[in-house]
Amino acid sequence: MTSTPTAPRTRKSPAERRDEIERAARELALEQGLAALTLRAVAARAGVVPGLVAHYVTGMDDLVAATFSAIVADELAEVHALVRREPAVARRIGALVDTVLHGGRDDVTLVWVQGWALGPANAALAAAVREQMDAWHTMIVELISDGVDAGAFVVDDAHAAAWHLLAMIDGLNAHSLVRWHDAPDRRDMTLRVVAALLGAETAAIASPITTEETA
Amino acid sequence: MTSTPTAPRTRKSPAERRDEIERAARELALEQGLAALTLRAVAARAGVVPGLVAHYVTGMDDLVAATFSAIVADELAEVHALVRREPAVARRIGALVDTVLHGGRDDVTLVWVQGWALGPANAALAAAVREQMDAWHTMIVELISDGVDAGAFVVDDAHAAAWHLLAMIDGLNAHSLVRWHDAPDRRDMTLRVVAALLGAETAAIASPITTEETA
DNA sequence: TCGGCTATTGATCGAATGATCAATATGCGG
DNA sequence: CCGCATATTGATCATTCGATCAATAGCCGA
Repeated sequence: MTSTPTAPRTRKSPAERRDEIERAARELALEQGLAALTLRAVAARAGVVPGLVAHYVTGMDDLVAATFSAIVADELAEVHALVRREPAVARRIGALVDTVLHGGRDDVTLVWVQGWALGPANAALAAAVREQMDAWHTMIVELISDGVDAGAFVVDDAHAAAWHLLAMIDGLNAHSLVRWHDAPDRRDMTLRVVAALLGAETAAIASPITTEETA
Repeated sequence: MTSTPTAPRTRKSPAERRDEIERAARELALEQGLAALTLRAVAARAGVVPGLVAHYVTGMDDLVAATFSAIVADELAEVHALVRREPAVARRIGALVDTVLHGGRDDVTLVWVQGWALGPANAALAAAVREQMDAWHTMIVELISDGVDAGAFVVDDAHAAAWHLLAMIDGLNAHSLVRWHDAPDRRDMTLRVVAALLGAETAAIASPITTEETA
């Protein structure tokens, strides 16, 4: 019955400790969802006493909201960078679709879905969700505008089209969270639909590399 | 400090009482979401002591799952009936889109989103979610197949197309839960995209009645 | 009319949550 | 090397949750 060798209390700079706590919260949310962000769970993850977490945070609601923002903002930056690697402006939309379909981002998707679900009970989180949705929307509008400028897309209202595309992405992601990524030809179909949304040819928005065909 | 006039204990048939409890749960879930389905909250709503609810239920997880199923199955039946009122088979898809876009079903949408979000922590709920998604999928497959048979749609894989359409619907709904239904021309755009998905003319899948144009 | 079956109550348990605070000890500045 | 500002601890509170159970009382049948 050796008591858990109490780690000697270490004193760190507030900034550093705050960082550790925020990182612990982020990891925990990615592994188990936003609902797992408990005062005690975060503390344990950070190797610290619950009271200390409370000391560094306005309230758990705020920590949840901040963690949501951090995770989702990271995702957006990552996707943004990935998409920009495609030199042909019009095909960046296709790259976006590919990333979303094969991204293996179920952890982030769970965070999104929980953000929507917990919003009504957490005003700060709700605001964060709207903010991040706006950020995604802004990126997609940019992608679409570039395509229009390049003469590849014909879009009346890029604003509205971007919302529609984002809704499609979110819906597909939410489904892949529940259903085992079944449909083998989601890519082709999605590309065709997106092309229609943007008034473009399917071949114009994506590289012709077809998904691996399972015989 | 008059004690709340304790209502005289009334004894009802198990079936009736069970009904009341299930109805209370359903109402509560529609008003405040699945997360509000507390032993005590449901009991209060049903005008009954918490212990009684526990007596009639295997566990709260099961009640949550059952309530989810009841609400969503009702929604499906309602939408199904609504869609069937459109005599032209091909245009039933358009009717579906209209219902989803103007349905005012945010309460049910919240239940859906919470179903996805709570699934990882509630196996029974997760199973119910998959079951109801399958039910929706089945209905949409039927709609698509009818259109194909009528020669209005050209679809390789109705199965996959149905999943895609459902994902789109869910995404649009989830968004309308968070964002104030802004886009005025969502209908036209959605119809165009769905037409592309089904290999049909936009005019073929929906009655030409355009949504009210806000000058 | 009345007894008994059982629906219903009220009280209570144990676990988990967010939050607060006095006491402690750590590491930096002088 | 030492003293002090404060980061950190440990203990504790008030809530809320799901769940259990003996005791009570309503209603149906005899």
